Amino acid sequence: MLNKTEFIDQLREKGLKVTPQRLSVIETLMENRYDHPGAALVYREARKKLASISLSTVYATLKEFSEHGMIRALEFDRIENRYDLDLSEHVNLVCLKCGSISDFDLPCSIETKNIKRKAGFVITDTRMEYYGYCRNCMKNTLKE
Amino acid sequence: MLNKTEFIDQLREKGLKVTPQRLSVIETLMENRYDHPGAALVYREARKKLASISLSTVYATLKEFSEHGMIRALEFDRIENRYDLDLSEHVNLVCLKCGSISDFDLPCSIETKNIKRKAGFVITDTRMEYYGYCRNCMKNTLKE
DNA sequence: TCTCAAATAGGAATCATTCCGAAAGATAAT
DNA sequence: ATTATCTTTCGGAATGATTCCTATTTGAGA
Repeated sequence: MLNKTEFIDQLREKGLKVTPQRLSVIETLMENRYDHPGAALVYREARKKLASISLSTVYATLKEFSEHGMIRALEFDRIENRYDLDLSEHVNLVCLKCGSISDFDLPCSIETKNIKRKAGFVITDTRMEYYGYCRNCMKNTLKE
Repeated sequence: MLNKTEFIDQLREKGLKVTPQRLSVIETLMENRYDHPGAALVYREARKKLASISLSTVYATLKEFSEHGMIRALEFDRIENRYDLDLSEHVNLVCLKCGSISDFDLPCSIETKNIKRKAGFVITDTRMEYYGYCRNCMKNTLKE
């Protein structure tokens, strides 16, 4: 997971300009790194740092970052994208009640080479999500 | 994977009415069972069987079926949903070039119980997708 | 400092999907 | 078979996250 300095270095390496807008988005992402924030939250928080930033810029920035592999976009159906700073192969546990998303490292890393050999499919990216109910929501459900 | 008769039985069991519209969608799904069709294709094909069927009905029907666990909705970002008749736990191989989706059975079924124990997360549904390039597109890319 | 490609702002456009209300139809009971 | 009831369907309008468009601004190298 990149820290702020590494983020900036990556921008320079990739020939992307370091702008106040991008810095405010980076800072917002860092501050919410475990919450998998969406574009609306990033916009709201980034405006506290740079009031003039526009929503389109936030979208463009998040898209730029994920297309350059600096963050990972978690895409859902009719629900806003969420962004994950953890680029390692892991499962995202999506709570159907409260919408929280947490990471879980799979102990058995799936042998992706088998898929190349058996199905002739060359993998460039993976996405694993388990849907259900998080610890908190399970606790609260029992109380009701 | 349900066949047509089982589909109809499931409708009756769940108290859903058996209508010509639903039958035309079921038949279309069966005929395209390995192609993971989207709503637009289902609409186009179902109209060949029942010219009067509306797009909203196709959407409602696909939603109904997936909410009742008869089919599985594969949801993407800004791209139409695709529907999978195979309800077993498997990986969907999504080709980034031609858009095809094929199924792959994971030999090592991930021990989901560990996730309950370690993270307190109760799983109700899983989603695994690997993105990349299918055999055909790899072949064609090499020729170019 | 100058230059110019890249980035930004703001608003319009996109488009798969959902929502709505009225009309039609499936099913069970009579 | 007829009726009653509740679901389903239709068609079009609405939704909403995201993208597109274009004029303007700006970062960063020369």
